[in-house]
Amino acid sequence: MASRTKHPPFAVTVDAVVLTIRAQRLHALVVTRGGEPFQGQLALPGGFVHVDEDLDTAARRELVEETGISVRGSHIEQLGSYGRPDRDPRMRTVSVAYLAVVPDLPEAVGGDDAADAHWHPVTWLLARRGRLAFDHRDILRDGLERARSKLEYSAIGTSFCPPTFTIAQLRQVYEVVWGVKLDAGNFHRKVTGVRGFVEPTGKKATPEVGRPAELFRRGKNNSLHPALTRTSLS
Amino acid sequence: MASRTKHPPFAVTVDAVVLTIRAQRLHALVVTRGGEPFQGQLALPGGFVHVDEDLDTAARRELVEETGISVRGSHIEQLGSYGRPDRDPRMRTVSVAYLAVVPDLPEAVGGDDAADAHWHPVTWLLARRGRLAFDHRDILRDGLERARSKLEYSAIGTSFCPPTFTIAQLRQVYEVVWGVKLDAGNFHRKVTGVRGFVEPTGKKATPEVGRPAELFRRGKNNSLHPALTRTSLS
DNA sequence: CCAAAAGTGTTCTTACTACACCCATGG
DNA sequence: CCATGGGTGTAGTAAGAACACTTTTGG
Repeated sequence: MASRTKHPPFAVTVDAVVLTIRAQRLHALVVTRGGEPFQGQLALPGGFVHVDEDLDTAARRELVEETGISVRGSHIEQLGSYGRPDRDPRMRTVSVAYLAVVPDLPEAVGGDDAADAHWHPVTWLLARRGRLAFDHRDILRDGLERARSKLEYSAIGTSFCPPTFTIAQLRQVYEVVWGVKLDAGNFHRKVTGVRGFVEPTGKKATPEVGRPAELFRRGKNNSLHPALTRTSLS
Repeated sequence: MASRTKHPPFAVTVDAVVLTIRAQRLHALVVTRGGEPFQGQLALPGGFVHVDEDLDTAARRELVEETGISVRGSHIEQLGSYGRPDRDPRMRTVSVAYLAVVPDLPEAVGGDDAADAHWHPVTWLLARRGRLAFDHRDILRDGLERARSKLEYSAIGTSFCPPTFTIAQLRQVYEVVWGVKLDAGNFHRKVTGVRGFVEPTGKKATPEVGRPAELFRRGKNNSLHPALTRTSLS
């Protein structure tokens, strides 16, 4: 890092792509903007980083403040930074984007000063330009792609599930996020065969219909070997 | 992104992990810092982003200015952002880090105002704390890990090679970066079998000794299916 | 009994491993 | 001829795909 050049001042923000599965569809969390610019439009939850605050901390704080969602125990990771000079009409801004994955929460959305936060299907949010403020459509697209690819080789899929879950629930995560149908038998064998991916709890789910499924919790391993492949399983 | 909070001013920099292979070892590009802080210490090449400049553009510009290296045609991608509040003693700074991979250049290092830029073995640079300024050791570590994992499923390995190369050269990239020995025969079959990874040129290399190898150039595909796996090959 | 979903068995096929072996060149 | 690395053949094995089949519940 050179120190010879004078440095222009930037604003630094964090924005989060928060994904969950509701009603068999992948949803993302968005807020309605209260002020200019892009007033009234949808945007990813986020805000300015404080002076003495770490980037990760800022992402978690903004999420709680704007949407009431705490990602304690859930998955959160940095997605990338977005700094096109014209991305914010007010000033030069760089946004550090995060990806978070949470279970389907019982509508616990709407935090302290969250005017309103809503879940919307990702496909709908991405459908046309201008639906999201700033470059948030690009960020959402990248977050979706990150989640899709990380399903292959990491245990991120379990973050969509409650603390204990059935293999069928986990399979549905893969089916919804990848948009494919998977063979139930092969999927069961696969995920229970990868060491440290899921651990049996000994308990059983009590379904409306059909044989009760065994309940699992997420395992210690976050990386899957061998990976599940998006192209192969069905 | 909320606009209700006042935003503190940040400095935004770009820093680059530039990797190449020299003398059978993985090397990274570093500069010696001319000014405070960390004067005289080694650092990754980088500098402040200009007011009207895209982040990617800034990374490329700083690389040319500080080291004389142009990544035209080479691989460059964003690695992540580093913004610990105490990472720069002068002011609050966020650095957007990039990973670049270049062929072994004929010592073309040392640009306009590059006091001096040097290649050093990555293992040596990472060996102990304090060898690199700021949090550049963390960034270098992350860049190395990114390169290692991307060898598996992307064609990034060809970026270490000149425009045309033999399969043995490409194999050496994998061996050096992963720190393993690979079976020459299986590797050859594998990489020539993945569609769009490498394309034959019809020409032959003229080695000191042994049978001349066919020369290839990189193919169109940047993603490898099926992937090479770090654990399997050998 | 039937319906429905969970989970297992079985066969086919693909792709990686190990390693033997032949090929093309220089000396 | 030999040495050296380039490249292919081949047999064994691991793992995914497809799909039949059994298990366990509720009604």
